[in-house]
This record gives sequence, C-alpha cells and structure tokens, in this order.
Amino acid sequence: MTNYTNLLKEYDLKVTPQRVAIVEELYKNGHMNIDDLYKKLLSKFPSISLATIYKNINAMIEKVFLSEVKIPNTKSVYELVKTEHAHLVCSCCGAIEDIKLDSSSILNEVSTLSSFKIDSTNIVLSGICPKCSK
Amino acid sequence: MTNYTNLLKEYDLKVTPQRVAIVEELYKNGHMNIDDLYKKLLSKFPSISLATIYKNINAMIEKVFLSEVKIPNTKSVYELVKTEHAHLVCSCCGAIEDIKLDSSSILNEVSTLSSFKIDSTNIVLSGICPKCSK
DNA sequence: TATCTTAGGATAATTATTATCCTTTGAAGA
DNA sequence: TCTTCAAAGGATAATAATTATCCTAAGATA
Repeated sequence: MTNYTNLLKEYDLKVTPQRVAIVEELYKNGHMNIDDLYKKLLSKFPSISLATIYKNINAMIEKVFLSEVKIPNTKSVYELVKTEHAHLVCSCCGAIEDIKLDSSSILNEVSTLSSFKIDSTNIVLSGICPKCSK
Repeated sequence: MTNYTNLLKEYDLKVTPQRVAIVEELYKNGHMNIDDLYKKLLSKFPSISLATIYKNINAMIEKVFLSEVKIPNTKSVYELVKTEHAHLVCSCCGAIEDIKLDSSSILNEVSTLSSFKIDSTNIVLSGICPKCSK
C-alpha cells in the first residue's frame, strides 16, 4: 500500500486532502484527464473547485511528479511519473495502457541519421485493444 | 514544383486562394501551428479571419490531407500527410524535424507483449538539435 | 453565364485554462 | 499544544482557444 502523504512530501508538495485524493485516483486509474479527475473528486469534495484541479496538476507537473500524455484526437491525460514507457491507445474504446518497450534500436537509428541529442522519447501507439477486437 | 490546386482537388477540397496559401506555407515550412499560419496568411490576405484558418485546418484533417502533431510543452503543429515518420523536437529552439525510422522492432515487441492491433504510431523524440548543442 | 453549394469574413458563443482575491489550513517552531 | 506564516482551496473574473452562426462572396458544374 503506497503512502501518498509521504510521496507528496518527497516531491515538496504540501499535503492536503485534495492532493491525496488526486494521487489516489491517478494511482487507481492510471490515466485521467482533467474532467475525469474533477468528476471523481467532486464526489469526495462536493465543493472542490475546478481551479484546484488545474492548480494541483500544474504544481505536480512542475515538481516532475506527474506527466502529461498527449494523445491523438483526445484530451491530454495525466499519470504519475514512472520509468519510461510507451502508451497503447484503443481508438475504439479509448482505453490507455502502459507498455515498457526497448527503444534502444530506435535511438541508435536516430543517432546514425541525425545529430540530435535525444533525452526523452514519447511514443503513442494507436490501435484496437483485445476487448474491442472481439 | 507541386501543383497545390490539383492536390486540393484530389482530396475533395474546393480550391480557394486561402487554401492554396495554407498548403504552400505548410509545404515550405514543414510544421506550423495555428498562430504561425495565421500570421503568415495575414500578410497575403490582410482581411483573412482566424476562423478561416481553423475551418480549413479541420477540413483538411477530415480529408486526411493534413495531420496534427502533438508535442510536449507546445502547441500542436500541422503538417501535410506523408509516409509515416517520427519527429525530432529541439527543446531549446523548438525546431521540428521529420525522421524516417524503422519501427518494426518496436511493433514486433508490442505484438509479443500485448494483443493490441496497432495501426498507427506516433513518435516524438525531444532533445537538443545540432545548432543548439554548439 | 446561371445556378447551386460551399467558403470566407465578422463576430458571437462556447470551452478551456489561468489569474485574482480572500479565507482556510498545513507545517514548523516556540 | 499554541502561534505564526506561507501556501492551498474555493469562488469567480479574466484570458485564451476553438467552434458556431449568419450573411456575403466566390468556386464548380452544367
């Protein structure tokens, strides 16, 4: 069981019930957009402001505790920062899954073709998930 | 020399001077966001409306003539559809470059790890471009 | 050239995001 | 535990981004 309070403290984020709830939800659901989060938190905090969601998401991104995932044809979603991974997105139901890929072959290729020094990769693969392909 | 008029017709888009200019600019600059495009076109069409840019970009995306490229920490840019390729983005100067990568290794990996049927890949690699690393 | 459909321009409306202001509440020390 | 202070929350205004509406103008086709 992860201790969200300590996690927030480690990232220099003052601990508030709203923030703990945001982390809880993201931990539980993996990827959520602003509206999803807002709706979820409204049930716990009936008077929470949408501005609070925005402010916290931005603060957490600032501290590199969350990251934004930009996905074609959809609103961005947010996730807890973890080891690098790619995303699988179902163009049918919208499901998003993490997948750990070895991107070394791609990075090698880049280094032979260009003199960019790559320090972050962003891979989103779209297709049909197992459920939808049935 | 590419004939933008015929190109637009091929994609079932009525040919107007504004549309031709949009294609010209995208062809010349590779990747542009809405504001870049608007500013450029304003010099040719002093009374062009921002709404015209939006409407045309959306119409061209609809016809799969343009595509949107979502990039971390920046506004989306648009490009003419061409054979699949990845993007290199300079986090220093913002330059965007196309690069043709062989993504078969990654796709193979995905197929062993998950049962998603991938039909489109979206790869953005961020780093420092040759110019900025000098 | 006439006609019809669609695009352009101006602008209003909507949506998304950020800023402001005041109140409340964590966190740290006395 | 109490006090204090900075920072967060909530309400809401302001701003930015995008889309819708309406009328006029201009392509495309016969």
